[in-house]
Amino acid sequence: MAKQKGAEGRPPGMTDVARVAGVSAQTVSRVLSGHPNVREKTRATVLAAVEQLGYRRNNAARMLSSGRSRTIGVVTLRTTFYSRAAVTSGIEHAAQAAGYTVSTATTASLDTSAIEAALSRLADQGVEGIILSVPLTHSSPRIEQFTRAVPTITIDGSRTDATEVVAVDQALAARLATRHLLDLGHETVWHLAGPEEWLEAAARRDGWRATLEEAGRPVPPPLEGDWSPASGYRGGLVLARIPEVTAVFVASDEMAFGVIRALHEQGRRVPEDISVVGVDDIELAEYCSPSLTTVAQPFGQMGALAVAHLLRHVADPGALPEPASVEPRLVVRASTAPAGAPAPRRERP
Amino acid sequence: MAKQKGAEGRPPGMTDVARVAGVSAQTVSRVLSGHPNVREKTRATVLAAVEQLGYRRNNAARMLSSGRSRTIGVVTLRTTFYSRAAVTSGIEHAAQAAGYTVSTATTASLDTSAIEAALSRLADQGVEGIILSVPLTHSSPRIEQFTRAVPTITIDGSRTDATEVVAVDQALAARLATRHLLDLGHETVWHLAGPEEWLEAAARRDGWRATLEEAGRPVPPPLEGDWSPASGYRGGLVLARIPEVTAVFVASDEMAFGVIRALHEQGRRVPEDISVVGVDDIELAEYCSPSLTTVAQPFGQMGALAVAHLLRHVADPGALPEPASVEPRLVVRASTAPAGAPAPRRERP
DNA sequence: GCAGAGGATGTTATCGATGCCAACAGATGG
DNA sequence: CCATCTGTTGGCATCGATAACATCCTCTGC
Repeated sequence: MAKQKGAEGRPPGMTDVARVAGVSAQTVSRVLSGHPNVREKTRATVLAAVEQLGYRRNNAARMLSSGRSRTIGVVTLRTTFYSRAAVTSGIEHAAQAAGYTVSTATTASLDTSAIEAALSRLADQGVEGIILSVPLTHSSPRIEQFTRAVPTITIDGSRTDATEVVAVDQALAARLATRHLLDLGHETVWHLAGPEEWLEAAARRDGWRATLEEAGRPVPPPLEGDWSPASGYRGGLVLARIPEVTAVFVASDEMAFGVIRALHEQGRRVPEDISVVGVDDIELAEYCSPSLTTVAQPFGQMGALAVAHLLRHVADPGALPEPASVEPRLVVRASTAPAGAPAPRRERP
Repeated sequence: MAKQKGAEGRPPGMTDVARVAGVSAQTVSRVLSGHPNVREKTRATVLAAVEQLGYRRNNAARMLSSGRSRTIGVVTLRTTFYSRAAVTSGIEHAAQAAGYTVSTATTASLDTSAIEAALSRLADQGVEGIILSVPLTHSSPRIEQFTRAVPTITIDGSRTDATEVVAVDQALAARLATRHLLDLGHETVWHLAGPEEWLEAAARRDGWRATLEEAGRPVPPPLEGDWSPASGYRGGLVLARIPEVTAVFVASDEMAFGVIRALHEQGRRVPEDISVVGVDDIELAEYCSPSLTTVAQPFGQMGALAVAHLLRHVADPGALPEPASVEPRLVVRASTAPAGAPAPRRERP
């Protein structure tokens, strides 16, 4: 047993409350669970006793006895990306509102084994549902085993047999960005993509390519970054050296900052010489020079939606997984301009 | 009882493993807890049975029985600031490495009552320790009650009787920034502070003021923002209108981006006309134009340190709280320049 | 060869709350 | 006035694992 029985410091239990209130422990349980069949007066007495003793129900015991943990687990990659923070915030908010606790398991890499380990940790916690907020290109038997045992929602757009998906329509995001640039009169649009193993990166690249093809434009070879500003910078240096580049669709705002920086350094002006569009609409997008045209993603909403779907699925495991998606939105700022626009003099001569 | 007893779908229990292995449940427990006094052969038999049945220990039961949850709780503000993400990452990493699970309780505001609610949720979870990663200017009896009951580490630099503190030396951060600007020959340094209720904001302001006073320089009235780039922008508009401003110390990189943006728009060049220093060293600091001189904060290290201290405190509740602090580091980039430097022509005339 | 130390294992009581069922009270109705 | 029903409440077993204690067994050392 955990604590010495006689010790006075031991926190009060339900029986203690029952004794003080002059009822049985069972009745205390009923009051605390909001069971309807309890006389009003009894309820008041019990609540008074609870208050007096500063009693709190022991979660471990409830969980053991009832089999419910009221906890959902979240698997994320251990990064400081804006998107991760925003999605997580949304999840936490929605979960708390629904009376659920959030337990986090982060992984340092996207290795199948790392994800398995994270899932394993959550399974040990007895979570009722899992939100898998990492790209999952290669599933594995062990992963499937977990997702079959515990209701799971995937956020990145990947999917498994036993998994429901909530995702932003990334192809649409790419389409909006590319379309915008073409509409400005650019002959074609170059692309700095995210890492291949991220499904959202792949979806954006596909959307970009499809838009160009539909418009009958040449499709330049896409570059690839790793989401970091540094990789954007490297990509920017490459792009700066290609004279015919006049428009770039960058797969994330953070990389876009790096691209713009590199272009600046190489003497290519944004947006006069080259237009740049990002994705995410991070808070800083509006406050850099030039402010960044980008495709806003409803991260918070996505987190909330994931939780809503997950809890519905938890409540009714038989329900058919029904994919949901939320729409991105183009935010036009100052990093894009019509093709071949006369270069305005911005600084003092 | 939670699950129907006879059902075959019920996950295997320790007794099931014991039966298969031909030992008692207690022995299984000992094997799984790494108890030394178990014959090697028995251990192997048990592990084989565990493997065969796909057995996992029930955390709720362990917790109830042993009184330990191996979970720590983190209270944070629900924001998407870089600092929050970075600290949280550090905490999660360290906690996982130590075999602990992290349970998150976020609050939307800094109200005492909101924080109390968050703590209450964590207490219900039975966490063994709490990391309070929100500024806590006004404590409250209820808060003190929680922090007395559960080992708690505060990260923001605030402190309570029963609370240990891990913090970056913010006064030093401010000193480094201010000193740097003075060393560049600036007559004095203006300051855009963070919200007053954040202790780190207050510490930075104090450090800035002290440095100026020690140097015998005039202390301009500090402006105040809310950490957002937008508030930085507003502050920047004000500063741009004051001719004698040549150096500004901004309390966060995110605000600094806004400040620089505003100065640009008003035709004040950075760093030729005005030097700007931020705090945090967010990833983007290096990739904007001009790249931002800033004071780097070891966020990840801080999270890890907090966990280390917390676990030490959990292991030995009698140990005296011993404040720890980690040092910030100045990172000089391109947003600062000597005072009165001849303005170089950067753009084509 | 035997006593004693100590390692290996089993037994039992519990941790704190909940589910099911029985008991009991007051209300309704014939 | 008794039978039935609905609303309240208590009793008991139980969830799955661990702590403490009790055993049993196996080596030493004399």
